[in-house]
Amino acid sequence: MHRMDHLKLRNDDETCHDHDGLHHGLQGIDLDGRSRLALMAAAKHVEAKQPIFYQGDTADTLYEVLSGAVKLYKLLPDGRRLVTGFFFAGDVIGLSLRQTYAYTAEAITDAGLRPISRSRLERVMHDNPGMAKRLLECASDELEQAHEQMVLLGRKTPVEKVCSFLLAIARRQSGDHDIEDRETAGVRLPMPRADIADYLGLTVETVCRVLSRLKREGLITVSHARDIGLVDLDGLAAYADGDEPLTAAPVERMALAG
Amino acid sequence: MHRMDHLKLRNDDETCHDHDGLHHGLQGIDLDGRSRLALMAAAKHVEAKQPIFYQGDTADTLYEVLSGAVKLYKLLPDGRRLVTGFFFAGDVIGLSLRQTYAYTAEAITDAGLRPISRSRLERVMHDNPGMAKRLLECASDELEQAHEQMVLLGRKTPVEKVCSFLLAIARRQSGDHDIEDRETAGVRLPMPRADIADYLGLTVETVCRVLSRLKREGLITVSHARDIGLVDLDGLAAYADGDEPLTAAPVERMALAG
DNA sequence: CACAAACGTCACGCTTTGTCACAAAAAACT
DNA sequence: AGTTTTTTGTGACAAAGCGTGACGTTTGTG
Repeated sequence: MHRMDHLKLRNDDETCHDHDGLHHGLQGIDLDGRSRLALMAAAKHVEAKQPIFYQGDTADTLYEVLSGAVKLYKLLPDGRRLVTGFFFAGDVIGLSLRQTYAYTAEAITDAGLRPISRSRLERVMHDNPGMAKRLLECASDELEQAHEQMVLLGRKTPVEKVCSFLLAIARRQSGDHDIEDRETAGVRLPMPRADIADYLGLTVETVCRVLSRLKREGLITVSHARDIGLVDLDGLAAYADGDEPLTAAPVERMALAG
Repeated sequence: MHRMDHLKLRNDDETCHDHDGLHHGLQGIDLDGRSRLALMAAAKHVEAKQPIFYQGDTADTLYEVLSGAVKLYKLLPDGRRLVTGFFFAGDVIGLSLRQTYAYTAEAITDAGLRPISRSRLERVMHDNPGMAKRLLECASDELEQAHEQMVLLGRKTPVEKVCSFLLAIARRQSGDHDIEDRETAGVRLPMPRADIADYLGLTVETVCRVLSRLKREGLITVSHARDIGLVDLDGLAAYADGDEPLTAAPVERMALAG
C-alpha cells in the first residue's frame, strides 16, 4: 500500500510536517530515474517473529516496510528489554549512519520489506541534495518521536502511558487523519502485551490491569485482546496527558451520552 | 573551545563514530568560504537560567553552543517535566526541520551561542551535499542517544540511572577520551539536582539518596555537591548496566532464544 | 480432535520509590 | 555582615507498581 505522503513532501521547502504518529517514509522524493533505479531492490519477505537484523550487525542496509508490522528493541545484559518503536507500511527502519545497528529489528507479523543498500543510498545522496534532506527529515521526525517517548517513559503514569499508546496507534492506523471524526475508532494491535509493556516501560501485568480498568470505566472495549475499540476518545486523551483525576475519587466519568 | 571532532569527520565515508556521549557539533564540514560565511553570525550571550527559546516558538534558528551548559526540556500540562538533554560547547541544539521547537532550551550556566539561521542553512544544504549529510549524522547520533536514554528511562533502576549519568557526563567532559586512564576522574555538574532528576525520570530525593549511597559505598566522593569524584569507575560501570549485586542475589536469568 | 504451547488475566504480598516534612548548607541580595 | 531564597540532604510513611503463581483462553500442531 503506497502512502499519500508525497502530497505533503512535494512542497518540500518550508512547509508542513503535521505527523505526530509513528511513521516516516521515503516515498515522494524527486529522484531522476537513474537514482531511483539504483535504490530499488527485490522486496524481501520476513515471517512473523523472525529477526530482520540484530543489534551489533553491520548496518549496511535500510529497509522500507511495505506491509506488516515490525518492532525495534534494545536489550540489557541481564535480559531486560525496551522496545524503541513499532513500524508499519511506509516506515523506514535502520536509518542510521553508524557502522552497526544499535538495536534488533524483528517482524511482528509477516512483513514485506524493501532493502535499500546504504552505499547506494549514499551515492544517490551525493548527487541528489533532496534525498539527504528527506532523510534528515525522517531522522528529525523520529527524533521528535523519541523525545515524546522519553517524556512518556520518564514522567507518565501507567494509565497515561497506555492511553497515549492507544491513541498514537489509532492515529497511525487511521493514516494520521484526525481520529476525532468517527465516534468509535477501532484499533488493531499486532503485537503481544509483552511488546507493549516493553515499549511503555511497564510489566505485562500492569498493561493488562490498566486495560481492564479502562474497559471497566467504559473508555474502551476489548473484543479479541488485540482488537480494541476506543469508545471515549476525549476521555482517553484527557487521561493520556494527565488531566485526569487519576488517584483520587474513582471518577464518575459519565459517558452516558447515549 | 573548538573540538577535535573533525579529525573523525574528515574520513567521512565509512568510518568511526565512537562517541556515545552527549554531543554533536557542526565543525569540520568541508565548506567553501562562501557557504561558511553565509552561516556565520554574531555570537550571542545568555545568562544562567535564562531561556534561549520556548517550546512552541517558531524554529527558525539553530544554535551552536560555544561555551557553558544548556538544557532542553519538555513540560506536561500539569507541570511535570522531563529534561531531554544537556548540551555543552560544540553541541548543536534546535536541530529539527519542524516549524516549531518541541522543547524549551534554557541556559544552565552563562553560555555563549552562535545562532545559525535555518533558511540560510537550507540554502547551503542545497549547494553542499556534505552539509546535509553532516546534519543527518548529527541527527542520527542524537537519535541513538535518545534511544539509549529511552532504555535508561524505561528499564533501569535509580542506581543504574545515576551511575550511567555520571559516566556519560564524565565521558563527555573528558572530551570523549576513554576515561579509564586516570584513576579518579572528576566530574563537574553544572546543573542542579532537580535537573538531573528530571533527566533521569526520578525525584530529587531519590537522586540525593543514590548519590549518598554511592558515596557511602566508596564509589564516588562528593566535595561540593556539584563536584563529584569518580573513584571506582569499574564499579560504577558495573552498576550502570545492571551487573550489580543491587538488592539481592544476582538473578539467574535465562537468555532468550530466537 | 486433542494436546501442547503461547498468550492474557487476575489476586496477593511485598519491595521500592515517591510524598511529605524538615534541617542544613550554599548562594543571592541588601 | 545579615537576611532571604534556593539548593541539597535525610528520615518516616504509604501507596503504586512489581513479581509470583494460578488459571482461563487462544493458537498452533501432531
